[in-house]
Amino acid sequence: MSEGAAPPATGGIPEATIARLPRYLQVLRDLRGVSIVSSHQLAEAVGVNPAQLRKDLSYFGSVGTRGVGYDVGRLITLISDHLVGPATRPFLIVGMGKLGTAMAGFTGYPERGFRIAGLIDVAPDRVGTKMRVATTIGPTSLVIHHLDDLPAVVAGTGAGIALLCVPPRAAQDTLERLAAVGVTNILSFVSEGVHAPEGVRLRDVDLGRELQILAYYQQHPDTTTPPADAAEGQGTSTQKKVSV
Amino acid sequence: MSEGAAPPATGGIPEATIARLPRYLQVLRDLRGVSIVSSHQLAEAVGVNPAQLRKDLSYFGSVGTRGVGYDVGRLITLISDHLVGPATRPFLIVGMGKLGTAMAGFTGYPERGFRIAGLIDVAPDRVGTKMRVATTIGPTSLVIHHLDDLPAVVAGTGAGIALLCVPPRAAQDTLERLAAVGVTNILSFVSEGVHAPEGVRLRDVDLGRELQILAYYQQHPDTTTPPADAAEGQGTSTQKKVSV
DNA sequence: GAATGTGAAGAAGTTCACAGCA
DNA sequence: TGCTGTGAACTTCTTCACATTC
Repeated sequence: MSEGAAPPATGGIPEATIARLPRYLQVLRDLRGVSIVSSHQLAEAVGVNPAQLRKDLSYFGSVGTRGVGYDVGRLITLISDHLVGPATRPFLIVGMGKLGTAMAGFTGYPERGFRIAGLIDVAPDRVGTKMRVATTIGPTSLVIHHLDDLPAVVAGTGAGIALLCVPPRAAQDTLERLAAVGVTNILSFVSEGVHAPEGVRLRDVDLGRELQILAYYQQHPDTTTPPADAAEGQGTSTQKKVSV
Repeated sequence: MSEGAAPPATGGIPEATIARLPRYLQVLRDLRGVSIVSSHQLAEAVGVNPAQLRKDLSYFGSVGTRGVGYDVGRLITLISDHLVGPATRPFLIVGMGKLGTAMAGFTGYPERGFRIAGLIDVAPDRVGTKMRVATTIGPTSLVIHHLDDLPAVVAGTGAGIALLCVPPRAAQDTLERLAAVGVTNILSFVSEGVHAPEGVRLRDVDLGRELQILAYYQQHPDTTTPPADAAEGQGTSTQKKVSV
């Protein structure tokens, strides 16, 4: 907001920049072996303008070396710390149907700074079952817990994030139960009208939405078709507008 | 670039508007029973500013009635036609592992204007297998075809869109084979560095990226936390910048 | 009276272009 | 010389405010 000088370091990073940081991080990780990159090289690999990249990084302060470039390792630490923090962050997967199971099978969490801390379901034939998941130190087995045990699971793991993979009709209720025990950061794959309780930060990924956007550009190929990528959502949000 | 005036009606719908249309459509569909809505009601349900909504809809021309509101049914048709077209759009699912299977199990496609036209894999124990999927007229069985049969499958179905659900190492090759037979609109769930061949429109959904953005706002709760939603990507794109 | 459609103001984000430092 | 860091221009998106129409 207009107030004064450039956002120095902490706090004032623009939303658009935040949304790009994960991509920078990913490309940087693929750069293992290289120790210094220039903004041009990195920007090229990510697919953004070099000036954009430099401006984005400048919100962290003066992190590069003029005439040289950026230290890859340092950037990784810097961005990673700002996004997820220095430690691995625990999260839950709620709803162990096909989608939840697929999510549990993803092996990229440790590298991204996350770890599956608990699997939750309500179906009697699933609860109690074990499932192999990837961790920093290799595969482990996790038991599927009942939704009723949520308080204990959260208390035991400190998870504040959950992937919501339940069927649409169970979504709202599950969301509220999660919120009640302090799991207030939700990545939902339930596309239907879910409303975030007060205090909950809900991001949602909707397959149908993605397909529709893709279809639009398929239909209208001329229209300055932009380098569009993954969804841009807005969804039901917690943050109230500060009046009008 | 830069050429000229305001986008009049046809063709020139801003990118930001396109990204919101699927959400409007979804809320409108949930409104079954209501026949007229005002911009305030609709905007409230979607979580945007009423003026925003009116401006977005105005790109279609004068589609509401002053003093009254918008006709729900008409809006649904209008938006739906602009996004996916009047007919149901066929697409493929490539890679029938856990994720691909979960995608095949999603029942929301018909309602969103899509239909699964083919399932593809390479594993001998999967190819030939049948799988039940939802269609407009109820569940059907589809056989999983081999990637080598792609030309025939595409020729037979007319699919121009694919969900890419293969393991990372197979991604680039699969992408190129899809491109070669004219499937140039790809929604990828493979997060690792995939480069879109010339002419391919690649959107990608990355779980790790979503989690990292969520984690950021978890860590920095003050920072004007915005009503952020689903991913905003940019990824490897086809569209070349018109020089520099 | 009520709600749309829209020009114009304002905010946010992107890109340029160059000063400054290694 | 080379590449970062950044003010300033520019573009895009959002919101306001009001004339217009039902």
